[in-house]
Amino acid sequence: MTARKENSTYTLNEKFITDCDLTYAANKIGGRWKIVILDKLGNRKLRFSELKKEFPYISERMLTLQLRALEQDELVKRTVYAAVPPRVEYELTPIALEFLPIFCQLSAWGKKNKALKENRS
Amino acid sequence: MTARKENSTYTLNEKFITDCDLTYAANKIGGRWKIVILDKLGNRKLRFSELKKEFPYISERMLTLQLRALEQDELVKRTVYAAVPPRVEYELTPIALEFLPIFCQLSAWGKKNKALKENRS
DNA sequence: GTCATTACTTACAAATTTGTTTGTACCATA
DNA sequence: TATGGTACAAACAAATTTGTAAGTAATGAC
Repeated sequence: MTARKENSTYTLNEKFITDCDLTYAANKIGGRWKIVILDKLGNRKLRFSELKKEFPYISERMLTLQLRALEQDELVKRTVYAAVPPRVEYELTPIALEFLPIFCQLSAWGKKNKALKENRS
Repeated sequence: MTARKENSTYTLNEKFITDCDLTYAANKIGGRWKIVILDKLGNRKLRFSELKKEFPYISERMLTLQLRALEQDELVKRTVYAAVPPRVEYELTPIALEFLPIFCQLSAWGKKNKALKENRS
């Protein structure tokens, strides 16, 4: 996400991992914010400031970085309206939409297993 | 995974994020290695050294750390056999098994979208 | 007694990710 | 003319993740 790397074990491992379809996909939604951003954007367009409001403590920098990365990966589409106060809207691309059912299942898993843990404590 | 944190924005964000079922689940399989380890373990028990062989450049330290974390989260079960050269086997727990169909879908997404990208370049 | 094997652990270092702060460009309105 | 809102960018700093190198314990083979 930042930029320069080399030919270290770190990079070799990264290559190995993104060769695999499973981890290739996992990497697209990895990191702290991407998956929640995609989820929020699930059914509607949102402006930068609207997205920011969804996450109380996210820094603008983080939000920008994540959105840029998602745009790069063609998971979100960014539309700029040349309006008086700037207005930018973000929405999911078709390939990102295909993630939504997977998110549902993940979410269901999370719900179920969080409940399990709580019942034991 | 290391240990000490505080009450920083970093931590607040983390709490916010693990409150959500979706990201709670995502965090269980986050990081570079967890998802591949779970996938490898999908249908069979594997010893430490067998797992290591699956990932050419993983360090023993990383493998241990990931396995410990997965054990902590009750996604893998660790069995030690008191044998002459130590023998330890890892296998998925029932709740981890429920991840496997999700992995399939992620993998399918990855395959499809990797192909899409390649056809354009 | 020395070596090899397995599954680690420890101390250390490098790389990456995440967050903080400050600042910018653009008009419109008071 | 000063101020305010939006969507960022840049420089810097903190936190976490990942990797390197070396060592440990038990035991049987040589």
